[in-house]
Amino acid sequence: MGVQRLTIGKLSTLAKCSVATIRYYEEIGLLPPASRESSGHRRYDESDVKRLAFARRCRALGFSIKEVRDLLALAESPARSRDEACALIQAHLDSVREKLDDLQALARTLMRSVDSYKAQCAGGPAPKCTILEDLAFPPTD
Amino acid sequence: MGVQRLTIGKLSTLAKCSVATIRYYEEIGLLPPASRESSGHRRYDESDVKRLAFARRCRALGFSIKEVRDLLALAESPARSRDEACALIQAHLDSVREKLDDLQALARTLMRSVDSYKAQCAGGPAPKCTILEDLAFPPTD
DNA sequence: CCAATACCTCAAGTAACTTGAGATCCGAGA
DNA sequence: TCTCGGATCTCAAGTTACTTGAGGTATTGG
Repeated sequence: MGVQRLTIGKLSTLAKCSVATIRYYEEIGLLPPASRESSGHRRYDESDVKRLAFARRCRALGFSIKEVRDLLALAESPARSRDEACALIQAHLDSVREKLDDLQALARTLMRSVDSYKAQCAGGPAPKCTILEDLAFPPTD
Repeated sequence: MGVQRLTIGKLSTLAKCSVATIRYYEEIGLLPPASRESSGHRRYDESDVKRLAFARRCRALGFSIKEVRDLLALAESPARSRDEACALIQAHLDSVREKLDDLQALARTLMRSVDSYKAQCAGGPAPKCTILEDLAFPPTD
């Protein structure tokens, strides 16, 4: 049931990743060297799809290549040193939470400024735009 | 009461931005050319702190330099074309919300995998680590 | 069989900075 | 006043994570 002999193009569409990026990831060792057809064309399988999809998802969420490397190693290591593994994931989780909080704060600030624009539209002239001040030093709420 | 004659070092600490980055932002026109002392040293004031703090905050949250440029222009433009301004901010807000949702999903996934590690620790041997599968193709909940 | 794709390698370009070299300037202490 | 350590200057090159392009081979549908 495993799809065998995927071309790089198929892998590309399955993992939502450009062909160039796949080759790049192989070059830097994030993906293992692909096996080749006699022609020299790369060949992939299901496990490559998973590994690559995982890497792309992490990257899209702001993890560095090095962090992805660590997470991949962790995910594929035999289950020894669980505490260490747990700690690593927990650290990533913390950094995710931080970003999340900051983004939420920005969302609030942006919504406030949109509301303020609309209020100005409705109310009349309204002289000054304070979005820069608001965003640079957001009122801590 | 405005602090005048800030050195680049002072600005750097006030806006939490490296000195090199300040000079870089001037070079690419994200900050206006600083006025200079006779010695050639740059001089700044309060408004520069605001502008830079704003830019850094946006960058930290994943906005591109071009987007920051747009936001800055928007913030500093006279209040005409409010609808357009509103739309621009709203678009940014949407992209922020998207990232936020994705990060939240990742946080959930990571927490689940941490829990699963802990359960394995407590319960006994437990053969396989499924974090890679989980993260690559998260169960949509 | 042949043209349109898909694939190959290698080199160079991009974004957003950071780091380093080598020189000048400024301020506090002797 | 002299001095010396730190702050500043410019310019060049390095870094990360890719993307784009040139020039050439392989595969495949009509």
